[in-house]
Amino acid sequence: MSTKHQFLSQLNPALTKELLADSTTVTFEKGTEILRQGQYVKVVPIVIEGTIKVFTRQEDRELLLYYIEPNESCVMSFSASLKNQPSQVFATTEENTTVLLLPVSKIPGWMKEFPDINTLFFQQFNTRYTELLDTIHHVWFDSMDVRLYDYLVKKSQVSNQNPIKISHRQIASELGTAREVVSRVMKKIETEGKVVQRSQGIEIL
Amino acid sequence: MSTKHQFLSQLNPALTKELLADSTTVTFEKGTEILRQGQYVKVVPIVIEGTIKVFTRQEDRELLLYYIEPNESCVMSFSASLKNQPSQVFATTEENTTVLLLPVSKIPGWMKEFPDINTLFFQQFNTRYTELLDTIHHVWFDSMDVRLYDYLVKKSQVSNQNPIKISHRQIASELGTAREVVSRVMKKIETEGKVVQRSQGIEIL
DNA sequence: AGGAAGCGGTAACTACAGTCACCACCTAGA
DNA sequence: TCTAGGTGGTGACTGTAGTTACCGCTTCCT
Repeated sequence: MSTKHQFLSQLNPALTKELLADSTTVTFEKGTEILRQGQYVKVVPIVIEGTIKVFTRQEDRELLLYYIEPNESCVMSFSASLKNQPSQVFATTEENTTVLLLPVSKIPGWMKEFPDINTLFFQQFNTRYTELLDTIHHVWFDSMDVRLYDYLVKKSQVSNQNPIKISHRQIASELGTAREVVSRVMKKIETEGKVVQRSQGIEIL
Repeated sequence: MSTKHQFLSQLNPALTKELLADSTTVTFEKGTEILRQGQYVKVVPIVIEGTIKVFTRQEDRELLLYYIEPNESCVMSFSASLKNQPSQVFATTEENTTVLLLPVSKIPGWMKEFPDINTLFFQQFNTRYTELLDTIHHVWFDSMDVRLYDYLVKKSQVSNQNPIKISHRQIASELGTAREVVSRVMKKIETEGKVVQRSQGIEIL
């Protein structure tokens, strides 16, 4: 599969071979919960195809943190495992998703043998940090209409569809608000000519 | 200085020697701005003594992200420099602060020669990620009175003083709110018996 | 055909926090 | 001594978003 090599080609071929030898490739169905808050992690997933949604929860209120797209890794699971900390977040698959699972136990060895992998991991860390920071900015500085619109644009990109097929309830959950609020704000940005709601879904203009 | 070794003792002595040889130790006065949003970074600071405050800003509104305390490093500057990205955040010294500045250019070499440093860096990344996540939780799930109280407790710990000497204006700035709101909420938690405001400062009970 | 479950829309209300205007107080400097 | 600038306190108002309580519509199952 070419997408696989897109990611691994950045690495030493010897390492690539080892990675593939010691890892397992798994495909999860859309909507599968692959990581629960408080769970201990023993693998580092790398998304080959599909999308993983990472979010946090507090007393029924959820908040979408970021998506992990193909060729990206959920490095936080690695760092959490370093200190044997439980996961702080949840993760589910947005669509049918194929991931390469690297066993955490093998990683320190690879890090010593193939220093390249460190740079890759650091870059992944940086990506996650940046995205968390973006989330803070959205949550703290932006009003609901801006957040909703940006969310829809992002969602459209990630899922690669323009009339987006999604319920208000689902949107509300990911933005950490109530369905009625989404209804209200959606009408607002609709009258502003930014989106249209049709039976096929929500279309961004 | 023993605090210096507290941090470096985790490392290979040969690496320690190299680190100290190629780095510079600098002391900043309280309130010095050491990193500006949009600035490009060429050093990775490790705090030896004192505290660095990291925060973000958007159109006059600030938001405290976290503190970097002794023996911690601002690894984000490293990852930012990896991709030659500008800094996304601001950093100032909370008190007179001594830092060890590692030149970014030397780090890839050290990473190859002394793999230990990678683990250390990963742990630092994990710390930052976790703290950003905490910040999100505070901002998104908690009301002002909870945020204010938690802020004061944290501030007291970090600055190691109990009647905390700080103005409402300063608190408002770090919590990203208005002075009047701090005044109001401070009165509230004062009547709840959680804190007392005296001329010496704010005391946590 | 009937009913349950899910969907989106809406009005009325509440609560929280940001804003405005103004207050009294202290103290550092001219 | 007087004043300017900083401090904290307060009441009245506003705006945003969360809550409650409905509505009608569609879809799907029996």
